[in-house]
Amino acid sequence: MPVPHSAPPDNVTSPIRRIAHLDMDAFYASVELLRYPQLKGLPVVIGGGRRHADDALLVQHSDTPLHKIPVADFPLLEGYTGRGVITTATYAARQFGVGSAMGLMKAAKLCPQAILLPVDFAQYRHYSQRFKAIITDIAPVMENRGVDEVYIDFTHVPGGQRQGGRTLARLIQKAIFDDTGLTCSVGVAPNKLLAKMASEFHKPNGIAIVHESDLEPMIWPLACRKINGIGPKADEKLKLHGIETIGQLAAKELQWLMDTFGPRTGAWLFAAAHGQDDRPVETESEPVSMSRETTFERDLHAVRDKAELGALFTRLCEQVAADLQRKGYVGKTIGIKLRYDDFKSVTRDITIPQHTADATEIRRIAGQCLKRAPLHKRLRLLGVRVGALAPEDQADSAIQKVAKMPRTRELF
DNA sequence: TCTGGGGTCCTAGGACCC
DNA sequence: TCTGGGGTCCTAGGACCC
Repeated sequence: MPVPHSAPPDNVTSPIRRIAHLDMDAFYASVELLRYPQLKGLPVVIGGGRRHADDALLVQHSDTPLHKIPVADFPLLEGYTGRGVITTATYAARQFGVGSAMGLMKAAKLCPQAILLPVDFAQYRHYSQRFKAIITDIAPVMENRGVDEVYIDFTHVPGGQRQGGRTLARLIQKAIFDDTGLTCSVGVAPNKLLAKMASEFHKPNGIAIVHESDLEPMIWPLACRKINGIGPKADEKLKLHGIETIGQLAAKELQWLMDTFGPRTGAWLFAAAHGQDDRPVETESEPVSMSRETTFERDLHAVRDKAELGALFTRLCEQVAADLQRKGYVGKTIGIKLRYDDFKSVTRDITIPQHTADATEIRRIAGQCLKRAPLHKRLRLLGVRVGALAPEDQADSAIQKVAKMPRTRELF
């Protein structure tokens, strides 16, 4: 007997889900080039510079019309002595083997003539807001994925279905370029997972369209690592089982994946390998935690550097408190993070009965956390975190909480 | 010459409750 | 005394992402 099912009536053409992933091309470097066009084509490194390199730049930022600074006046990595890492490197710098997440000291060895710029988040945020505003003017359903990436739901946007989304992607690219001078790459696919992979296909300033039928020829040959969510650890484990490509992953049985990687991860891996992902594009999200952390210029000892450490600790608490207050949140889980000289980290946290955004209270609880952490090794990093956030005006006071609590829970 | 800072989500054990 | 089966919350660590 045929099983009745509810397919949409033929006269209604339900639009095909079209999700775009838009990725700004070399965002930080491109923004810096807007300000320093004379750096075009040169090896430039942007990173957490400190000490003399920053001092030199500070003068330039404040006193001189920036575009008039001769290239020779930019600080070079040569002789760099700080602890920062590279956030972005231009293509010219990458040719020397320099890349993001690399320590600046190492980069200075590889390419001492590279120009060092400090990260300027205020500037990146400004351009970030600008390109996102341009997108939402055209396609309102947009999800933030950090400063330089977004997902956009094309499905119900007028023209969003044309050429699989290419027409709209082009329109958005042009609008962003006309306004900011920045380029981006876009992937359009039936879901976020595939769109994210597609946006990498034709970088920079490219567009890639992926349809369901493209899974086998376009996605399966890719390395598993290209799946957003498979990092170095998972990749290593997959390789251990001889799985290098997404196609090889797709050839595995669901049950085997669940037995090998756990039920949740296994099921997710299976779906991902088959190009399946039904996560919606989320336009709103509430923060879960806010934190501040700092790596010291030299490792500090809990006893010998007590005063310095104490002052830093208080400052971090004040910064987190200020962040919370500025954004209108309160939290009730206060935590600390320590990183030792051997790079091992520990965390400690305490949940308090009432939400807070008060620096003194955060400092008091964080101090209790610190007492529970091992302090015999030297420290390289200290962090303070406030989690279990609630909007300031919705936070339960202790009294409201009692009132809302059911008097008895009669389950039997 | 080691390796930033700001996040999210998941897991796993234990406490505690019904 | 031992034996259950949920459920939620808390804590610690870790993977991963931008």
